[in-house]
Amino acid sequence: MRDERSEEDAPSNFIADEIAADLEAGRYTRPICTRFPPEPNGFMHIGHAKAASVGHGLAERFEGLFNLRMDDTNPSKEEQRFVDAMIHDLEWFLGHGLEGRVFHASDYFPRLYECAEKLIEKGLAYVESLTTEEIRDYRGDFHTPGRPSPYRDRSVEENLTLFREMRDGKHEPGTLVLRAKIDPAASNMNMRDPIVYRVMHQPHHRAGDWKIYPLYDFAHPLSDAFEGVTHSTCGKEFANHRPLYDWFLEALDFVEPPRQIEFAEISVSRTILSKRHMKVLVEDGHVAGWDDPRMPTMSGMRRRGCPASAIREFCSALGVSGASPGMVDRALMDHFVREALNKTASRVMGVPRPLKVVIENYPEGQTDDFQASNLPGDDSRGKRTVSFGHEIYIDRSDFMEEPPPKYHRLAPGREVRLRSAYIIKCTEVIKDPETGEVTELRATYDPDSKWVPGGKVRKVKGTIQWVNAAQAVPVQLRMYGELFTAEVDGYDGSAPITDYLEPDSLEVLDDAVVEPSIIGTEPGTVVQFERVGYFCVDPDSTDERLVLNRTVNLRDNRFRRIFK
RNA sequence: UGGGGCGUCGGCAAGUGGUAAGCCAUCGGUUUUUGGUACCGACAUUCGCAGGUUCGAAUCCUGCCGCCCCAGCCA
Repeated sequence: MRDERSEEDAPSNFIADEIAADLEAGRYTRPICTRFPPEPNGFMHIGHAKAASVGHGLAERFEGLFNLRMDDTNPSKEEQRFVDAMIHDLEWFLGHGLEGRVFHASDYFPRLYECAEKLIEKGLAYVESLTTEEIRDYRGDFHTPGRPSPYRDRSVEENLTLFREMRDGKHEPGTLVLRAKIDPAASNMNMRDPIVYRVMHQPHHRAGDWKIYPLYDFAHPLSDAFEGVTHSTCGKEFANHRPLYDWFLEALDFVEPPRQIEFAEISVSRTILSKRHMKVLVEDGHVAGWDDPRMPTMSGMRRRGCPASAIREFCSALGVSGASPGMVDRALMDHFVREALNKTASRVMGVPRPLKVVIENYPEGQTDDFQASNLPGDDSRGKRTVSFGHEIYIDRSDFMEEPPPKYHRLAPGREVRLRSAYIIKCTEVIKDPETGEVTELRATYDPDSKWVPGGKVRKVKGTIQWVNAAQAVPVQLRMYGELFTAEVDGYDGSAPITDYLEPDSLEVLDDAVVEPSIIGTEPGTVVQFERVGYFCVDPDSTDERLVLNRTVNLRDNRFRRIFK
């Protein structure tokens, strides 16, 4: 249902226009089919999500098919665990299963091999005996046209024999390679007789013991064609590869060949989207793992409590454009996270940095129960009981000994409302005689200020949250911040990564307390600490020690503005 | 200085000859037991720059300028 609505609301984009035109022209007699083709060499992250969102959105819009295809043609970089994680994370992101539409380029190795032989038979490919250095030299550069290889005109028979020997492991890696015979002097470097197959004596995590492996430029268009893909979307960096993509499809006589259409990839400020650099963060121990809540991976964001729907909304809000890669502000992502969580997260009172308050005129041992709504405005979420007592905790930030103007929380002699309960007035400040630090407050409560829903009660300017000291549940709060300093947008690898890491990106609060209703909350659940932010119960939590990850703070611009 | 691609508000991004949508951010205000939410309002006389065509251009033409990608047996 939700999908239907977003489909109708989906803004048009230039790729959709292209597809519509192809449909109009009757270019394809098969259904529209798009795909998301990650290489399983790391974990799925925001960049992947955008790419998947584009392909998936298009398929949905045209009532077509959407494939996940592992682009696993280089066994030296890929692992099964990445494959498994990628499938799991994509399904989580999409919010539904892939229903059997999971493919692997490696499953096509036999067909791909057949195609290579066919290319040789047509005189469109040859076995190269030059070394890597020699190939590079013959290829020329931007200003120098390449020269044809001396092995370019081998006979079909010789090429076939050599290629089969490569397949059979009779040649060492680096000695022989299969090349497409296109144009050694082409202005597009990709067309200067690109390499199609390389010798690699390395087993494949899925396909077994191959001795040769195809390269992306060859495997990709053919895999698309094998699967019936009609529109193959990819990043702009592949625009130079499109002529090659089309060349292979034509050389091998595919009818109704798929089309490659490029769009702008995005990056997000103050984070990192390159798997290579993320790997450094993980391996050098700067983060706890690929699922560290600071990581922009699906698993990291999930652990931090970002709902998949928020990431989906974020991706679709980015739109699809042909403009050059842009930098998206983290604030946009945070907006969608808040928007989603605001409607779903139960409100709970939690105190990150407790300060004890003794209510002098409230008898010790006595309690007062209040019914507090779990989600104001949504009665279906029910109510919970919070009980007031002689000693409570408030957050240190909700008290100021010398309050600046417009500060309307607690201060000596001032009043605040304890949410859902009474109004209290601060009567005394107790400090550590040596450090001068405020250690405790004394206060009185106003018995007539009891909160009753819908009732007419006295108003004070500030309302703060609190926890009854007798029932306070100790928890650990992990406050995750940005991974990178504000000065950099992403990381280009030109300097040590530590130069850009935000040193205070993780703050652990061990003394935080929460009201008892938190007990029994499932890991993954996100709650809102009123006036603070959203917190997600970490999978590492135990009943003895609840661990909560901060998902995102509440919007607090007005407060920041007033107090600089 | 070869080839390919791109330039619309601080950030995304609509618009494709008829007189600059929307979202985020920002700034005001209303409501409110969260300085939250919700709601209201402000926010590009101008579309990289300069010419030209036209009654009329961000949209067409010409010339500049700027940014990105390509010389892996990576994807």
